[in-house]
Amino acid sequence: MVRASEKAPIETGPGLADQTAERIRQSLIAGKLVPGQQLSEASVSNSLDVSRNTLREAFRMLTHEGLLTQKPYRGVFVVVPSMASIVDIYRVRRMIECQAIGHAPPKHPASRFMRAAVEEAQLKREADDWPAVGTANMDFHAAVVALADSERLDRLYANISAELRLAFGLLDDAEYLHRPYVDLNAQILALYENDDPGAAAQALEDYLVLSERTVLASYARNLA
Amino acid sequence: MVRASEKAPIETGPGLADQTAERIRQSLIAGKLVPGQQLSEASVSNSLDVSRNTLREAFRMLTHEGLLTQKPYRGVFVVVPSMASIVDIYRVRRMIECQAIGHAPPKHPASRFMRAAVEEAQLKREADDWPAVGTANMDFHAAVVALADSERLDRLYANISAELRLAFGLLDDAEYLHRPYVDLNAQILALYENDDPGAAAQALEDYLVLSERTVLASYARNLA
DNA sequence: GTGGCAAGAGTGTTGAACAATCTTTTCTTG
DNA sequence: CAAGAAAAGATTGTTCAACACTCTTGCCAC
Repeated sequence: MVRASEKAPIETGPGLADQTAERIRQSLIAGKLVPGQQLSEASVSNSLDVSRNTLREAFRMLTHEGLLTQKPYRGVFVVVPSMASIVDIYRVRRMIECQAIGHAPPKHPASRFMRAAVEEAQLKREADDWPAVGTANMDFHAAVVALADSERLDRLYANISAELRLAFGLLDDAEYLHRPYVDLNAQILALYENDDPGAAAQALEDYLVLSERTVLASYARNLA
Repeated sequence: MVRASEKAPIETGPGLADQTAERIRQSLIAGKLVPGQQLSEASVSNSLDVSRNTLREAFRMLTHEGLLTQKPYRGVFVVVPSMASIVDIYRVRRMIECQAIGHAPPKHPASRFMRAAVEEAQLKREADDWPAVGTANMDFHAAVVALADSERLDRLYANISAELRLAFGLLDDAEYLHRPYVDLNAQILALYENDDPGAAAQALEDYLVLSERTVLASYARNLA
């Protein structure tokens, strides 16, 4: 399997602090850590078997990525995605993704990752594995961003998508959230491969507007 | 004086690690630390009078911002801006700034910061204080990004502009680098205030293309 | 001259200790 | 009994010293 996210690793140091950050990151997007939950330095350093200093370095990284917040002398907490942040994230996505695909040259190397992500999503859809479908969908969009050939945009998008996964974790009914977008992604890819980047950009914009509306509605409903 | 950058602080914790990071950041953009230079933990922690652990947290933050690089078991070094990174940065700037001003509603609050930055630049120009002119010019563009009303884009831009200042620090002849853009910024602001965001976006695009070419040429020349 | 080996220097990580701050409990006082 | 102040407890912030691990340097044998 080829994952588009391989093209944009967040930070790949072999150090223990980096590994620790990665483990916490995975726990976050897997939903094992609930938004709003406090992460006490003592207990986490115990359970992950690293020293407090190392753990604090990991916390610092994740805070910088927007996954944790740090209240002075109070502790670190898992970020609670707000409606404002969701709106902000989608604004950034529309700006970056649409420009990326709209200005991309034909047959860009990253399109290979787009295709791989679409096929992966279709595969997982048949297996009814909706979290995996969500992952594949996000890989697709990471590949779209990669069309811009910008290391910095790739990094930004990696952060944003991790934050968005946090929000998705709050919502149940993963099928409802991810199923419609498998085919939409396939259509967008087809438009791009047909050398019509303008139409692809427009379709992507519609996609994102729709997705934002769905997520916001689901968010408002789940808060009740 | 009103600085646009006040709207997008990078990270403002009252902790000692944050302060330390800020001090190093200032030294970096002031050119006191040369790109490529190694920052030994022992000597820096001594000269800044903080412990190694605290310093390492600061290093971690700055590494994440792209100002330092960390080679395992070798140490941390001031990033050396490459041509590739300059090209990347300008690509991101064109994408974000032009969209921000092109889609901004009239009389956006951030335009106040744009005007303040332009006036500041004109003032410093008469005083022949070219580094200050450069700062004001960057504040102008930070204000342009603020037109998009996106906290995340503001943060990204803060990082990018710090990195760009690193590159500027490598180049001499600050007047040549900054003088032409004072009036160009004023023109762009005028176009926006005249309710012609499309023309403003186009002018900004031309500006950025010109600026990129100048910086790259100066960079290539200074490398000889 | 080349290969490997030992010493040195620097980072990576740990644990304990203490200071600073917030929270909770308890005690005083009206 | 209620309200506020003082004290105790818990958690984070910071420092220090020590050691493990890795890279570099220079020496020595061959």
